[in-house]
Amino acid sequence: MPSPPPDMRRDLFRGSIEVLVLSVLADGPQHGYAIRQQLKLAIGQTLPIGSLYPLLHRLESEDWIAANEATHRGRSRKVYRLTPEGQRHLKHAAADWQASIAQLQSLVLPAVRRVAAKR
Amino acid sequence: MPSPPPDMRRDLFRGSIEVLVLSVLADGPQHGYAIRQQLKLAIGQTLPIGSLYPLLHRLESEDWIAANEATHRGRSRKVYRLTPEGQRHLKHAAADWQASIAQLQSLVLPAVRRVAAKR
DNA sequence: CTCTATATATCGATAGTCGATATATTAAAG
DNA sequence: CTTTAATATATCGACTATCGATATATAGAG
Repeated sequence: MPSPPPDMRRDLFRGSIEVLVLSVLADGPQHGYAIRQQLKLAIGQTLPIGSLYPLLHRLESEDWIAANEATHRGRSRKVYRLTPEGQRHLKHAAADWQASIAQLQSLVLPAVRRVAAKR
Repeated sequence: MPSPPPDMRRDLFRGSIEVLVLSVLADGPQHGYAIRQQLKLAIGQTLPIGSLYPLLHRLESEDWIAANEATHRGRSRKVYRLTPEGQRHLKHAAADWQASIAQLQSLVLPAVRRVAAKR
C-alpha cells in the first residue's frame, strides 16, 4: 500500500463528536441509540456503535450528562440529559471548536480565493 | 484507563491536512520542511514529521503537487508547487471541506444559542 | 566537541477505533 | 412457525493508522 486512505469528513466528524452529542442533548433528553439516529439524520455521518457507548460513559463520568434508567417495550434504556455543568461545558467546548475551525478557515479560504482569481 | 483521551483540535487538523498543505502551496512553492513551519505559524498546530513526507508523496502521486529538486547550503530540497490539477482539486476539496464544516455547525450553533438563551 | 536547526526519509511500536458479537424483545416478512 | 430486521446497551480485542525515533548530512552557535 502506497499511502493510507484519508477520510476528511470522518476526521472532522471525529473531532466534533463530543460537541455534537452535547448539542443533540441540548435539544432535549435522548437515549444513546436515538442520539446516533439524530446525528445520522442531521449530519449524515454515523457515529460507530463501538464508539457511541464508551463516549456516553465518558461524558457521564465528566458529569456533563446524566442518565435516567427507563424501560421501553421490554428493552432497557438510559435516557441522557445535559447537566448544568454539561451546559457550561458545551458553551466553552463549542467556542473552542468554533475558534479552531475559524483558524483553519483563515488559511484555507484566502488560498482558495487566490487560486480561483487566477486565469 | 477508563476512556481514550480526546483531542478535538488534533482531529480537526487531521481532517484538514490535505487542504491545508495545498492552501500553503497556493501561496507559492515551498519545500516540505517550510510547509510544516508555515502551518505551525499560521495554525499553531505541528504537522508531525512522520506524517509530513508520506503526505507529500501521496499528493505528488495524485499529481496535485510537483517537485523541483534543489540544493540549499549543501542540503537537498524538494520544492513543491501546486499543479493545475492541484489547483482544481484544491477548489473542490476546499468546497467539500467547507460544506462538511457548515453541516456540523448547523447542528452545533443553534444548540449553543439554545443553551445560552436559557436561565 | 556538542547541540540545535535544517531537510528528507522510513519503519514499526503503540495507541485508538470500531466491527463483531452477545443479549433480548417486538413486528413484519416469508 | 421461522427468519429477518429493528431496537438498545455493552464490551473487547483485531486491526490499522499515526508518528516518534532513528538515520543521514551540513552549518553555525556556544
